[in-house]
Amino acid sequence: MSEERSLNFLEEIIEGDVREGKHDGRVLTRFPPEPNGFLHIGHAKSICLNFGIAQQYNGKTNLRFDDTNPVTEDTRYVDSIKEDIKWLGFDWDQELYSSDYFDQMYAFAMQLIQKGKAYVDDSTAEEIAASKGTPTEPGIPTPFRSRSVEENIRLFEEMKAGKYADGAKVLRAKIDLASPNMHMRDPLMYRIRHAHHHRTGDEWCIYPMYDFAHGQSDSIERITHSICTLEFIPHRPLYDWFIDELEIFPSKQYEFARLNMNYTVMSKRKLLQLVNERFVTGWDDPRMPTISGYRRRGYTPGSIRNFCERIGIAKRENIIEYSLLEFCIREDLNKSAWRRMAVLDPIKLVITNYPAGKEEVLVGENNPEVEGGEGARNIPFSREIWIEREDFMEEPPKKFFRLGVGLMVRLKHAYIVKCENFVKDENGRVTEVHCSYIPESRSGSDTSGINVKGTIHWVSVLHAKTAEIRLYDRLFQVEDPSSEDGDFKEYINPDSLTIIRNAFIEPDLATAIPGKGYQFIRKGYFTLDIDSNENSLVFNRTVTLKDAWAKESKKG
RNA sequence: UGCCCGAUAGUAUAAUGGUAGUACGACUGUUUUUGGUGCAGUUUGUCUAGGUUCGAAUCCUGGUCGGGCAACCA
Repeated sequence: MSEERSLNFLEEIIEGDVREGKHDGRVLTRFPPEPNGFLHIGHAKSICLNFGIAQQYNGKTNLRFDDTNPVTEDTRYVDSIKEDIKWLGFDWDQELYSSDYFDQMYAFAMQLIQKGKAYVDDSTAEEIAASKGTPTEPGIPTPFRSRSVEENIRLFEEMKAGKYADGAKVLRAKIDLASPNMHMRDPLMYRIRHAHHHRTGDEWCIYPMYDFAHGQSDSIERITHSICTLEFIPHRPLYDWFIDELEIFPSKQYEFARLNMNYTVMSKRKLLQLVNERFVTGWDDPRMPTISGYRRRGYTPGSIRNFCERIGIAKRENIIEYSLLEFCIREDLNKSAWRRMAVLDPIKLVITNYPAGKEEVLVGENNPEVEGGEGARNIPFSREIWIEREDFMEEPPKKFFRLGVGLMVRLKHAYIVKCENFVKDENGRVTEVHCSYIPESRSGSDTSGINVKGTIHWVSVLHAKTAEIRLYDRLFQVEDPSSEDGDFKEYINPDSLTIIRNAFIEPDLATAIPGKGYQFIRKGYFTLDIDSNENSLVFNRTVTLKDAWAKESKKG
């Protein structure tokens, strides 16, 4: 373990705290999602950070659902969040809910009222907003700011008891209406919401706001390092204020820059729109930047953890290039995916000198990246095979190492063939390619002495199975849809999904294993989709292979 | 025009007053029964103007640029 890895700024802080014996060297972080949507790759960054950094310093991490807004939250989301975290490979110490602390928070609020540090305000939302002033002008007190402690206690009790309608009253902290930090201008602590909560049911009709719930939950759990994203920086003085006034365990908040990635959007609000307005089939659509979307698409947990490791942690705003994520999944799948052959856009190749009716069984290793190949599978071969249409050209350009009249290629795991001729239909479309094969060139026992530049994949016509193949491309046409003019949805890529109904696959793929990655040789990495059943197979393309020829041929 | 945060190759991220490095991308070459992989190499950078110092990406001051903050959301 001589590997020298430089520390990010949070690791430096925590390492410093541990070294100085702060909290007796104890490290406890938390991952605090609101259960109002599915987790996305940005959450994965936070998960890897919170769980990873705790592991590094022999600490633990709580999973805490920040469920203080009953109208947006649902147990359905709770379940998906837990599944996603487990799938990523992390275990939480305790599964907790902010709503578990509603009694305690209520008591905290009462404490502040008794100290004269909180008051019930009957103003409307608009009145409160107006009275807060602007960043350059101080706010002015509402008439309710000077209520007595006794009256505040009575009113807050009545709020809890359900005596008032939604919006009739709020509880506010009494801090500083002239603060240059807008968050300190008497922020709301509680609002009235006669709504059913997914855990507490109808027990409560007042709910704490984020600012009054989060830090208090951290403190109750004795969280040592409460890590959140940059936009909460202005909240930190308030976070500290509540803890100071309540004289409770001093959790500390630290902030890092959230993940942004090009050609996608990363806000739950926008992702929810894509789902609700049917631009995608659901939260787990393989085009979505959600963890469940990547899982369905064929990404592995390791590739996502590795990605999160590589992007680093800092406070600078960033937009990560999608190509880095692609690199991470290719790196992983190259080592683990089993090789198979599938023809997506078929054209028939007839081997004119191969006896009709003859069949051979060829052998192909599963994984050339591993010694021994992780075993092998049988591949039937016969006189007629499917090849990729793009692997034949009537008038091949220079450096085209595939088929054209007079050109030779190797059929992967099989023989070298030479193109003799081709057949066109009345529309001029090529329908068949005719080749002769070289019997002594069989893979593994090639005595022909011929070297060819190209090797192509194929599937025996007689033995081919069919499958639906879904090809995914980036969801948006522009790098940063949110920063463009107009609605971000105007920039959705109309070709983000291409469905191939009847691709030909080699017979072994009929028993493809769900969750396993396969490399369709020369075409990319694929995985079985959950839409598959006994009668029909559906594969998702996880990512293409790098394609040097595509670049070369573009040059003209 | 208030307060806060930030600024290092195309994109990220190191260098903690002492040689500006790494990864991805791009581009070359090489290997290859995948135009994949592997291997070797090339390319491009400290926002700006001052100051402190023997020495500044790093510390200080001013500016510029980017982002956040005035939800009964989190």
